[in-house]
Amino acid sequence: MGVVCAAPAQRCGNVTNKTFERASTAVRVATVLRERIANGELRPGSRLIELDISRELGVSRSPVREALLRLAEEGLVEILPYRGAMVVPLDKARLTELLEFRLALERFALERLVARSDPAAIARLRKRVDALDAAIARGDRQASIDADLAIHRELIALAGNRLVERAFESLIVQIRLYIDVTSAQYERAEDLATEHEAFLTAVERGETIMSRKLLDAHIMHGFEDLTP
Amino acid sequence: MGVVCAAPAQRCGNVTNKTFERASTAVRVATVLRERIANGELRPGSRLIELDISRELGVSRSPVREALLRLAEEGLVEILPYRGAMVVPLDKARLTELLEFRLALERFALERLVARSDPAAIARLRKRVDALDAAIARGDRQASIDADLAIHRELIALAGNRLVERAFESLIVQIRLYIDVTSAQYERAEDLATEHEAFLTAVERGETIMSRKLLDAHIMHGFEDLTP
DNA sequence: TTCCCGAGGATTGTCGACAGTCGACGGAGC
DNA sequence: GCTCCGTCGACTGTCGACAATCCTCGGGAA
Repeated sequence: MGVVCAAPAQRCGNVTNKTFERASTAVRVATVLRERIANGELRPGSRLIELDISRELGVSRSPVREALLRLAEEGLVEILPYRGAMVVPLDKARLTELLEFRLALERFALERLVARSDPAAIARLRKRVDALDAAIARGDRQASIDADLAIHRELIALAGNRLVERAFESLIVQIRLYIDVTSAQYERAEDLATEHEAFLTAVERGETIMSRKLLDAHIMHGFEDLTP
Repeated sequence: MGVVCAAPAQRCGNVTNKTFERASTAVRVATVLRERIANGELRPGSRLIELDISRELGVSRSPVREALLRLAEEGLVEILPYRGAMVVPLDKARLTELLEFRLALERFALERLVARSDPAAIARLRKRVDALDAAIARGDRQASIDADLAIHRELIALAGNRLVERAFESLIVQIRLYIDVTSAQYERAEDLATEHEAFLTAVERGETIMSRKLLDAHIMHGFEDLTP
Protein backbone atom coordinates (compact mmCIF):
# COMPACT_ATOMS: atom_id res chain seq x y z
CA MET A 1 0.00 0.00 0.00
CA GLY A 2 2.83 2.35 0.81
CA VAL A 3 3.90 4.09 -2.38
CA VAL A 4 6.68 6.00 -0.66
CA CYS A 5 9.42 4.49 1.44
CA ALA A 6 8.93 4.98 5.15
CA ALA A 7 12.57 5.58 6.06
CA PRO A 8 15.11 7.56 4.06
CA ALA A 9 17.73 4.83 4.01
CA GLN A 10 15.25 2.08 3.28
CA ARG A 11 15.29 0.99 -0.34
CA CYS A 12 12.33 1.10 -2.66
CA GLY A 13 12.91 -1.92 -4.82
CA ASN A 14 10.93 -0.68 -7.78
CA VAL A 15 12.25 2.85 -7.91
CA THR A 16 15.30 3.47 -10.05
CA ASN A 17 15.65 7.23 -9.81
CA LYS A 18 18.53 7.85 -7.46
CA THR A 19 17.74 11.46 -6.67
CA PHE A 20 14.19 10.55 -5.79
CA GLU A 21 15.34 7.62 -3.73
CA ARG A 22 17.80 9.68 -1.74
CA ALA A 23 15.51 12.65 -1.21
CA SER A 24 13.87 13.12 2.15
CA THR A 25 10.44 11.65 2.68
CA ALA A 26 8.92 15.11 2.65
CA VAL A 27 10.37 15.84 -0.77
CA ARG A 28 9.17 12.51 -2.10
CA VAL A 29 5.68 13.10 -0.79
CA ALA A 30 5.69 16.56 -2.35
CA THR A 31 6.75 15.05 -5.66
CA VAL A 32 3.97 12.47 -5.56
CA LEU A 33 1.34 15.07 -4.70
CA ARG A 34 2.65 17.49 -7.31
CA GLU A 35 2.34 14.83 -9.98
CA ARG A 36 -1.15 13.92 -8.88
CA ILE A 37 -2.19 17.53 -9.02
CA ALA A 38 -0.55 17.96 -12.41
CA ASN A 39 -2.16 14.93 -14.01
CA GLY A 40 -5.58 15.75 -12.67
CA GLU A 41 -5.82 12.89 -10.22
CA LEU A 42 -6.22 15.51 -7.53
CA ARG A 43 -8.74 18.03 -8.75
CA PRO A 44 -8.59 21.73 -7.98
CA GLY A 45 -10.57 22.45 -4.85
CA SER A 46 -10.24 18.95 -3.44
CA ARG A 47 -9.08 18.65 0.12
CA LEU A 48 -5.75 17.16 1.09
CA ILE A 49 -6.13 15.44 4.43
CA GLU A 50 -2.83 14.79 6.14
CA LEU A 51 -3.80 11.55 7.81
CA ASP A 52 -5.24 10.06 4.62
CA ILE A 53 -2.11 10.92 2.66
CA SER A 54 0.23 9.66 5.35
CA ARG A 55 -1.65 6.39 5.63
CA GLU A 56 -1.80 5.88 1.89
CA LEU A 57 1.90 6.59 1.40
CA GLY A 58 2.94 4.71 4.51
CA VAL A 59 4.63 7.61 6.23
CA SER A 60 3.86 9.72 9.26
CA ARG A 61 2.15 13.09 9.18
CA SER A 62 5.31 15.15 9.70
CA PRO A 63 6.72 14.77 6.21
CA VAL A 64 3.24 15.10 4.75
CA ARG A 65 2.81 18.41 6.53
CA GLU A 66 6.15 19.58 5.25
CA ALA A 67 5.27 18.52 1.73
CA LEU A 68 2.01 20.44 1.89
CA LEU A 69 3.86 23.51 3.10
CA ARG A 70 6.22 23.23 0.16
CA LEU A 71 3.37 22.88 -2.29
CA ALA A 72 1.69 25.87 -0.70
CA GLU A 73 4.80 27.91 -1.28
CA GLU A 74 4.75 26.80 -4.89
CA GLY A 75 1.19 28.01 -5.13
CA LEU A 76 -0.29 24.61 -5.91
CA VAL A 77 -1.99 24.22 -2.59
CA GLU A 78 -3.76 26.55 -0.22
CA ILE A 79 -3.51 26.04 3.52
CA LEU A 80 -6.05 27.45 5.93
CA PRO A 81 -5.22 27.37 9.65
CA TYR A 82 -6.93 24.52 11.45
CA ARG A 83 -8.91 23.83 8.30
CA GLY A 84 -6.47 22.00 6.17
CA ALA A 85 -5.02 22.12 2.72
CA MET A 86 -6.67 21.97 -0.66
CA VAL A 87 -5.59 22.08 -4.24
CA VAL A 88 -5.89 25.68 -5.39
CA PRO A 89 -9.12 26.14 -7.26
CA LEU A 90 -8.77 27.14 -10.90
CA ASP A 91 -10.51 30.21 -12.08
CA LYS A 92 -10.05 32.73 -14.81
CA ALA A 93 -8.91 35.50 -12.46
CA ARG A 94 -6.15 33.35 -11.12
CA LEU A 95 -4.94 32.29 -14.52
CA THR A 96 -4.86 35.93 -15.57
CA GLU A 97 -2.73 36.75 -12.56
CA LEU A 98 -0.40 33.88 -13.31
CA LEU A 99 0.01 34.94 -16.92
CA GLU A 100 0.55 38.56 -16.00
CA PHE A 101 3.22 37.54 -13.57
CA ARG A 102 4.80 35.35 -16.17
CA LEU A 103 4.65 38.19 -18.63
CA ALA A 104 6.45 40.50 -16.23
CA LEU A 105 9.28 37.99 -15.89
CA GLU A 106 9.57 37.13 -19.55
CA ARG A 107 9.54 40.76 -20.57
CA PHE A 108 12.42 41.35 -18.24
CA ALA A 109 14.33 38.42 -19.68
CA LEU A 110 13.57 39.46 -23.22
CA GLU A 111 14.80 42.97 -22.64
CA ARG A 112 18.04 41.60 -21.32
CA LEU A 113 18.44 39.32 -24.26
CA VAL A 114 17.83 41.99 -26.87
CA ALA A 115 20.05 44.44 -25.03
CA ARG A 116 23.10 42.25 -25.14
CA SER A 117 22.37 40.82 -28.61
CA ASP A 118 24.55 37.81 -28.02
CA PRO A 119 24.60 35.42 -31.00
CA ALA A 120 25.35 32.43 -28.81
CA ALA A 121 22.32 33.13 -26.65
CA ILE A 122 20.08 33.55 -29.65
CA ALA A 123 21.43 30.34 -31.10
CA ARG A 124 20.30 28.49 -28.00
CA LEU A 125 16.83 29.85 -28.43
CA ARG A 126 16.90 28.93 -32.11
CA LYS A 127 17.65 25.34 -31.17
CA ARG A 128 14.63 25.21 -28.89
CA VAL A 129 12.37 26.70 -31.53
CA ASP A 130 13.56 24.10 -34.02
CA ALA A 131 12.73 21.39 -31.50
CA LEU A 132 9.23 22.79 -31.21
CA ASP A 133 8.83 22.79 -34.97
CA ALA A 134 9.89 19.18 -35.08
CA ALA A 135 7.43 18.20 -32.35
CA ILE A 136 4.60 19.96 -34.12
CA ALA A 137 5.57 18.35 -37.44
CA ARG A 138 5.36 14.97 -35.74
CA GLY A 139 1.97 15.94 -34.40
CA ASP A 140 3.12 15.10 -30.89
CA ARG A 141 0.96 17.23 -28.63
CA GLN A 142 2.73 16.49 -25.35
CA ALA A 143 6.13 17.11 -26.89
CA SER A 144 4.85 20.35 -28.34
CA ILE A 145 3.81 21.57 -24.94
CA ASP A 146 7.17 20.62 -23.48
CA ALA A 147 9.06 22.22 -26.32
CA ASP A 148 7.03 25.40 -26.00
CA LEU A 149 7.80 25.67 -22.32
CA ALA A 150 11.43 24.82 -22.98
CA ILE A 151 11.72 27.88 -25.20
CA HIS A 152 10.39 30.14 -22.50
CA ARG A 153 12.48 28.45 -19.85
CA GLU A 154 15.53 29.08 -21.99
CA LEU A 155 14.59 32.72 -22.42
CA ILE A 156 14.36 33.09 -18.66
CA ALA A 157 17.58 31.19 -18.07
CA LEU A 158 19.43 33.51 -20.41
CA ALA A 159 18.61 36.41 -18.10
CA GLY A 160 20.90 34.80 -15.54
CA ASN A 161 18.85 35.55 -12.44
CA ARG A 162 18.27 32.52 -10.24
CA LEU A 163 15.53 34.22 -8.26
CA VAL A 164 13.58 35.02 -11.39
CA GLU A 165 14.25 31.54 -12.66
CA ARG A 166 12.85 29.95 -9.54
CA ALA A 167 9.75 32.10 -9.58
CA PHE A 168 9.21 31.31 -13.24
CA GLU A 169 9.52 27.60 -12.61
CA SER A 170 6.87 27.77 -9.96
CA LEU A 171 4.60 29.77 -12.25
CA ILE A 172 4.99 27.25 -15.04
CA VAL A 173 3.96 24.38 -12.82
CA GLN A 174 0.79 26.23 -11.98
CA ILE A 175 0.10 27.36 -15.52
CA ARG A 176 0.44 23.78 -16.66
CA LEU A 177 -2.62 22.95 -14.61
CA TYR A 178 -4.65 25.11 -16.95
CA ILE A 179 -3.23 23.68 -20.12
CA ASP A 180 -5.50 20.67 -20.09
CA VAL A 181 -8.42 22.96 -19.65
CA THR A 182 -7.34 25.52 -22.17
CA SER A 183 -5.81 23.29 -24.74
CA ALA A 184 -7.08 25.69 -27.41
CA GLN A 185 -3.59 27.07 -27.80
CA TYR A 186 -2.20 23.72 -28.67
CA GLU A 187 -4.99 22.87 -31.08
CA ARG A 188 -3.75 25.42 -33.57
CA ALA A 189 -0.27 24.00 -33.51
CA GLU A 190 0.83 25.72 -36.70
CA ASP A 191 -0.02 29.10 -35.21
CA LEU A 192 2.18 28.21 -32.29
CA ALA A 193 5.10 27.51 -34.58
CA THR A 194 4.51 30.71 -36.51
CA GLU A 195 4.36 32.76 -33.34
CA HIS A 196 7.67 31.51 -32.04
CA GLU A 197 9.25 31.87 -35.43
CA ALA A 198 8.17 35.50 -35.73
CA PHE A 199 9.25 36.19 -32.19
CA LEU A 200 12.69 34.75 -32.67
CA THR A 201 13.16 36.64 -35.91
CA ALA A 202 12.33 39.89 -34.15
CA VAL A 203 14.82 39.04 -31.42
CA GLU A 204 17.52 38.21 -33.94
CA ARG A 205 16.99 41.56 -35.60
CA GLY A 206 17.14 43.32 -32.25
CA GLU A 207 13.65 44.73 -32.65
CA THR A 208 12.88 45.63 -29.05
CA ILE A 209 9.32 46.77 -29.42
CA MET A 210 8.23 44.21 -31.95
CA SER A 211 9.70 41.23 -30.10
CA ARG A 212 7.99 42.41 -26.97
CA LYS A 213 4.64 42.77 -28.64
CA LEU A 214 4.94 39.29 -30.03
CA LEU A 215 5.84 37.94 -26.62
CA ASP A 216 2.85 39.64 -25.03
CA ALA A 217 0.52 38.31 -27.68
CA HIS A 218 1.92 34.81 -27.46
CA ILE A 219 1.69 34.48 -23.71
CA MET A 220 -1.84 35.75 -23.51
CA HIS A 221 -2.82 33.90 -26.69
CA GLY A 222 -5.16 30.97 -26.58
CA PHE A 223 -6.19 31.53 -23.00
CA GLU A 224 -8.96 33.88 -23.94
CA ASP A 225 -11.87 31.48 -23.97
CA LEU A 226 -11.32 29.68 -20.71
CA THR A 227 -14.21 27.84 -19.11
CA PRO A 228 -13.09 25.94 -16.01
CA MET B 1 12.67 32.41 29.26
CA GLY B 2 9.97 31.45 26.78
CA VAL B 3 9.35 34.39 24.49
CA VAL B 4 6.60 32.65 22.61
CA CYS B 5 3.60 30.96 24.15
CA ALA B 6 3.80 27.20 24.21
CA ALA B 7 0.17 26.54 23.39
CA PRO B 8 -2.02 28.53 20.98
CA ALA B 9 -4.81 29.18 23.43
CA GLN B 10 -2.46 30.00 26.27
CA ARG B 11 -2.19 33.73 26.88
CA CYS B 12 0.98 35.74 26.68
CA GLY B 13 0.52 38.31 29.38
CA ASN B 14 2.78 40.90 27.86
CA VAL B 15 1.65 40.61 24.27
CA THR B 16 -1.19 42.83 23.16
CA ASN B 17 -1.35 42.10 19.46
CA LYS B 18 -4.40 39.91 18.98
CA THR B 19 -3.47 38.56 15.57
CA PHE B 20 -0.06 37.59 16.84
CA GLU B 21 -1.53 36.04 19.92
CA ARG B 22 -4.00 33.95 17.95
CA ALA B 23 -1.59 32.84 15.26
CA SER B 24 -0.22 29.35 15.35
CA THR B 25 3.04 28.78 17.18
CA ALA B 26 4.81 28.22 13.90
CA VAL B 27 3.70 31.61 12.59
CA ARG B 28 4.76 33.30 15.82
CA VAL B 29 8.16 31.66 15.72
CA ALA B 30 8.55 32.74 12.09
CA THR B 31 7.65 36.30 13.08
CA VAL B 32 10.20 36.35 15.87
CA LEU B 33 12.94 34.97 13.66
CA ARG B 34 12.05 37.31 10.83
CA GLU B 35 12.36 40.28 13.14
CA ARG B 36 15.66 39.07 14.48
CA ILE B 37 16.99 38.66 11.00
CA ALA B 38 15.68 42.07 10.00
CA ASN B 39 17.17 43.93 12.94
CA GLY B 40 20.52 42.25 12.59
CA GLU B 41 20.33 40.19 15.76
CA LEU B 42 20.72 37.16 13.54
CA ARG B 43 23.52 37.85 11.11
CA PRO B 44 23.58 36.59 7.55
CA GLY B 45 25.33 33.25 7.42
CA SER B 46 24.65 32.36 11.03
CA ARG B 47 23.19 28.95 11.68
CA LEU B 48 19.68 28.43 12.98
CA ILE B 49 19.65 25.35 15.15
CA GLU B 50 16.18 23.99 15.72
CA LEU B 51 16.75 22.70 19.21
CA ASP B 52 18.32 25.95 20.40
CA ILE B 53 15.45 28.00 19.01
CA SER B 54 12.80 25.69 20.39
CA ARG B 55 14.38 25.73 23.84
CA GLU B 56 14.79 29.48 23.86
CA LEU B 57 11.23 30.13 22.76
CA GLY B 58 9.79 27.40 24.93
CA VAL B 59 8.17 25.43 22.13
CA SER B 60 8.84 22.09 20.52
CA ARG B 61 10.83 21.58 17.36
CA SER B 62 7.82 21.00 15.08
CA PRO B 63 6.68 24.62 14.87
CA VAL B 64 10.29 25.75 14.67
CA ARG B 65 10.84 23.51 11.68
CA GLU B 66 7.71 24.84 10.06
CA ALA B 67 8.79 28.41 10.73
CA LEU B 68 12.18 27.77 9.14
CA LEU B 69 10.50 26.27 6.11
CA ARG B 70 8.37 29.38 5.78
CA LEU B 71 11.35 31.66 6.07
CA ALA B 72 13.13 29.57 3.47
CA GLU B 73 10.25 30.08 1.11
CA GLU B 74 10.48 33.81 1.76
CA GLY B 75 14.13 33.63 0.83
CA LEU B 76 15.41 34.75 4.22
CA VAL B 77 16.80 31.40 5.19
CA GLU B 78 18.55 28.63 3.35
CA ILE B 79 17.96 25.01 4.32
CA LEU B 80 20.41 22.26 3.47
CA PRO B 81 19.26 18.67 3.96
CA TYR B 82 20.58 17.15 7.17
CA ARG B 83 22.79 20.17 7.62
CA GLY B 84 20.40 22.71 8.94
CA ALA B 85 19.22 26.21 8.24
CA MET B 86 21.12 29.44 8.09
CA VAL B 87 20.35 33.06 7.42
CA VAL B 88 20.98 33.70 3.74
CA PRO B 89 24.38 35.28 3.31
CA LEU B 90 24.38 38.78 1.83
CA ASP B 91 26.42 39.40 -1.23
CA LYS B 92 26.38 41.79 -4.09
CA ALA B 93 25.24 39.21 -6.63
CA ARG B 94 22.22 38.34 -4.57
CA LEU B 95 21.24 41.96 -4.06
CA THR B 96 21.50 42.53 -7.78
CA GLU B 97 19.19 39.60 -8.39
CA LEU B 98 16.73 40.89 -5.85
CA LEU B 99 16.71 44.35 -7.37
CA GLU B 100 16.36 43.01 -10.89
CA PHE B 101 13.42 40.93 -9.81
CA ARG B 102 11.91 43.91 -8.10
CA LEU B 103 12.47 45.96 -11.21
CA ALA B 104 10.64 43.43 -13.34
CA LEU B 105 7.61 43.62 -11.05
CA GLU B 106 7.58 47.38 -10.68
CA ARG B 107 7.96 47.91 -14.40
CA PHE B 108 4.94 45.74 -14.92
CA ALA B 109 2.94 47.71 -12.36
CA LEU B 110 4.07 51.01 -13.77
CA GLU B 111 3.06 50.07 -17.27
CA ARG B 112 -0.36 49.17 -16.02
CA LEU B 113 -0.69 52.42 -14.16
CA VAL B 114 0.33 54.59 -17.07
CA ALA B 115 -1.85 52.64 -19.46
CA ARG B 116 -5.04 53.26 -17.56
CA SER B 117 -4.13 56.81 -16.52
CA ASP B 118 -6.58 56.78 -13.64
CA PRO B 119 -6.54 60.05 -11.65
CA ALA B 120 -7.68 58.32 -8.48
CA ALA B 121 -4.80 55.87 -8.67
CA ILE B 122 -2.30 58.62 -9.25
CA ALA B 123 -3.76 60.58 -6.38
CA ARG B 124 -3.02 57.65 -4.08
CA LEU B 125 0.58 57.64 -5.18
CA ARG B 126 0.73 61.40 -4.74
CA LYS B 127 -0.35 61.00 -1.13
CA ARG B 128 2.46 58.53 -0.47
CA VAL B 129 5.03 60.78 -2.07
CA ASP B 130 3.86 63.67 0.08
CA ALA B 131 4.28 61.46 3.14
CA LEU B 132 7.83 60.74 2.09
CA ASP B 133 8.55 64.44 1.66
CA ALA B 134 7.24 65.07 5.14
CA ALA B 135 9.39 62.32 6.63
CA ILE B 136 12.47 63.64 4.91
CA ALA B 137 11.68 67.19 6.00
CA ARG B 138 11.49 65.94 9.59
CA GLY B 139 14.84 64.22 9.08
CA ASP B 140 13.33 60.95 10.23
CA ARG B 141 15.44 58.28 8.57
CA GLN B 142 13.36 55.27 9.59
CA ALA B 143 10.14 56.96 8.50
CA SER B 144 11.78 57.89 5.21
CA ILE B 145 12.61 54.28 4.50
CA ASP B 146 9.09 53.21 5.36
CA ALA B 147 7.56 55.97 3.26
CA ASP B 148 9.79 55.09 0.34
CA LEU B 149 8.74 51.48 0.46
CA ALA B 150 5.11 52.51 0.90
CA ILE B 151 5.24 54.33 -2.42
CA HIS B 152 6.49 51.26 -4.19
CA ARG B 153 4.08 49.02 -2.39
CA GLU B 154 1.26 51.28 -3.52
CA LEU B 155 2.50 51.15 -7.08
CA ILE B 156 2.45 47.37 -6.97
CA ALA B 157 -0.94 47.27 -5.28
CA LEU B 158 -2.42 49.43 -8.02
CA ALA B 159 -1.59 46.71 -10.53
CA GLY B 160 -4.18 44.56 -8.80
CA ASN B 161 -2.36 41.24 -9.00
CA ARG B 162 -2.18 39.42 -5.70
CA LEU B 163 0.49 37.03 -6.89
CA VAL B 164 2.75 39.87 -7.92
CA GLU B 165 1.93 41.63 -4.69
CA ARG B 166 2.96 38.65 -2.62
CA ALA B 167 6.19 38.18 -4.50
CA PHE B 168 6.99 41.85 -4.10
CA GLU B 169 6.35 41.74 -0.38
CA SER B 170 8.79 38.89 -0.02
CA LEU B 171 11.37 40.73 -2.08
CA ILE B 172 11.04 43.84 0.04
CA VAL B 173 11.66 41.94 3.24
CA GLN B 174 14.89 40.64 1.77
CA ILE B 175 15.96 43.94 0.28
CA ARG B 176 15.45 45.57 3.64
CA LEU B 177 18.27 43.41 4.96
CA TYR B 178 20.62 45.28 2.70
CA ILE B 179 19.38 48.74 3.58
CA ASP B 180 21.44 48.90 6.75
CA VAL B 181 24.47 47.95 4.75
CA THR B 182 23.75 50.16 1.83
CA SER B 183 22.24 53.09 3.60
CA ALA B 184 23.88 55.35 1.03
CA GLN B 185 20.56 55.86 -0.67
CA TYR B 186 19.02 57.25 2.43
CA GLU B 187 21.93 59.50 3.20
CA ARG B 188 21.13 61.75 0.30
CA ALA B 189 17.56 62.16 1.42
CA GLU B 190 16.88 65.16 -0.77
CA ASP B 191 17.84 63.17 -3.85
CA LEU B 192 15.36 60.57 -2.79
CA ALA B 193 12.58 63.15 -2.63
CA THR B 194 13.57 64.60 -5.99
CA GLU B 195 13.59 61.19 -7.61
CA HIS B 196 10.11 60.31 -6.49
CA GLU B 197 8.83 63.73 -7.40
CA ALA B 198 10.20 63.49 -10.93
CA PHE B 199 8.88 59.97 -11.27
CA LEU B 200 5.39 60.89 -10.19
CA THR B 201 5.33 63.89 -12.50
CA ALA B 202 6.23 61.66 -15.43
CA VAL B 203 3.47 59.26 -14.46
CA GLU B 204 0.94 62.07 -14.19
CA ARG B 205 1.85 63.23 -17.66
CA GLY B 206 1.55 59.70 -18.99
CA GLU B 207 5.15 59.65 -20.16
CA THR B 208 5.69 55.93 -20.53
CA ILE B 209 9.33 55.89 -21.40
CA MET B 210 10.45 58.65 -19.09
CA SER B 211 8.62 57.31 -16.04
CA ARG B 212 10.14 53.93 -16.70
CA LYS B 213 13.63 55.28 -16.97
CA LEU B 214 13.21 57.14 -13.73
CA LEU B 215 11.92 54.01 -12.04
CA ASP B 216 14.89 51.98 -13.27
CA ALA B 217 17.33 54.59 -12.09
CA HIS B 218 15.67 54.93 -8.73
CA ILE B 219 15.58 51.25 -7.92
CA MET B 220 19.16 50.64 -8.87
CA HIS B 221 20.28 53.94 -7.38
CA GLY B 222 22.37 54.04 -4.26
CA PHE B 223 23.12 50.35 -4.28
CA GLU B 224 26.12 50.75 -6.50
CA ASP B 225 28.87 50.92 -3.92
CA LEU B 226 27.98 47.95 -1.79
CA THR B 227 30.69 46.39 0.36
CA PRO B 228 29.33 43.64 2.56
C1' DT C 1 -40.33 27.45 10.94
C1' DT C 2 -36.11 29.65 12.13
C1' DC C 3 -32.41 30.63 15.00
C1' DC C 4 -29.22 29.67 18.67
C1' DC C 5 -26.32 26.56 21.10
C1' DG C 6 -23.87 22.74 22.62
C1' DA C 7 -22.15 17.87 21.99
C1' DG C 8 -19.25 14.86 19.12
C1' DG C 9 -16.47 13.54 15.36
C1' DA C 10 -12.97 14.73 12.13
C1' DT C 11 -8.78 17.05 11.35
C1' DT C 12 -5.05 20.10 12.28
C1' DG C 13 -1.36 21.83 15.64
C1' DT C 14 2.12 20.60 18.99
C1' DC C 15 4.89 17.65 21.66
C1' DG C 16 8.69 14.44 23.16
C1' DA C 17 11.24 10.38 21.71
C1' DC C 18 13.86 7.79 18.53
C1' DA C 19 16.31 6.95 14.12
C1' DG C 20 19.35 8.61 10.56
C1' DT C 21 22.95 11.70 8.74
C1' DC C 22 26.77 14.94 8.78
C1' DG C 23 31.34 16.74 10.02
C1' DA C 24 35.22 16.67 13.09
C1' DC C 25 38.57 14.20 15.36
C1' DG C 26 42.03 10.87 15.82
C1' DG C 27 44.47 6.59 14.94
C1' DA C 28 46.20 3.09 11.50
C1' DG C 29 48.46 2.24 7.25
C1' DC C 30 51.54 3.75 3.62
C1' DG D 1 53.92 13.67 6.62
C1' DC D 2 49.71 12.35 4.14
C1' DT D 3 45.59 9.82 3.26
C1' DC D 4 41.98 6.80 4.57
C1' DC D 5 38.57 5.10 7.63
C1' DG D 6 35.99 4.36 11.95
C1' DT D 7 34.13 6.61 15.98
C1' DC D 8 31.61 10.15 18.28
C1' DG D 9 28.85 14.14 19.26
C1' DA D 10 25.58 17.35 17.40
C1' DC D 11 21.97 17.94 14.78
C1' DT D 12 18.15 17.00 11.48
C1' DG D 13 14.36 13.74 9.81
C1' DT D 14 10.52 10.92 11.15
C1' DC D 15 7.30 8.88 14.17
C1' DG D 16 3.14 8.14 17.19
C1' DA D 17 0.44 10.31 20.84
C1' DC D 18 -1.95 14.11 22.79
C1' DA D 19 -4.14 18.85 22.69
C1' DA D 20 -6.70 22.38 20.35
C1' DT D 21 -9.84 23.77 16.84
C1' DC D 22 -13.33 23.57 13.38
C1' DC D 23 -17.62 21.73 11.38
C1' DT D 24 -21.79 19.25 11.47
C1' DC D 25 -25.85 17.89 13.32
C1' DG D 26 -29.46 17.64 16.54
C1' DG D 27 -32.38 19.63 20.21
C1' DG D 28 -34.63 23.36 22.28
C1' DA D 29 -36.50 28.16 22.51
C1' DA D 30 -38.68 32.16 20.22
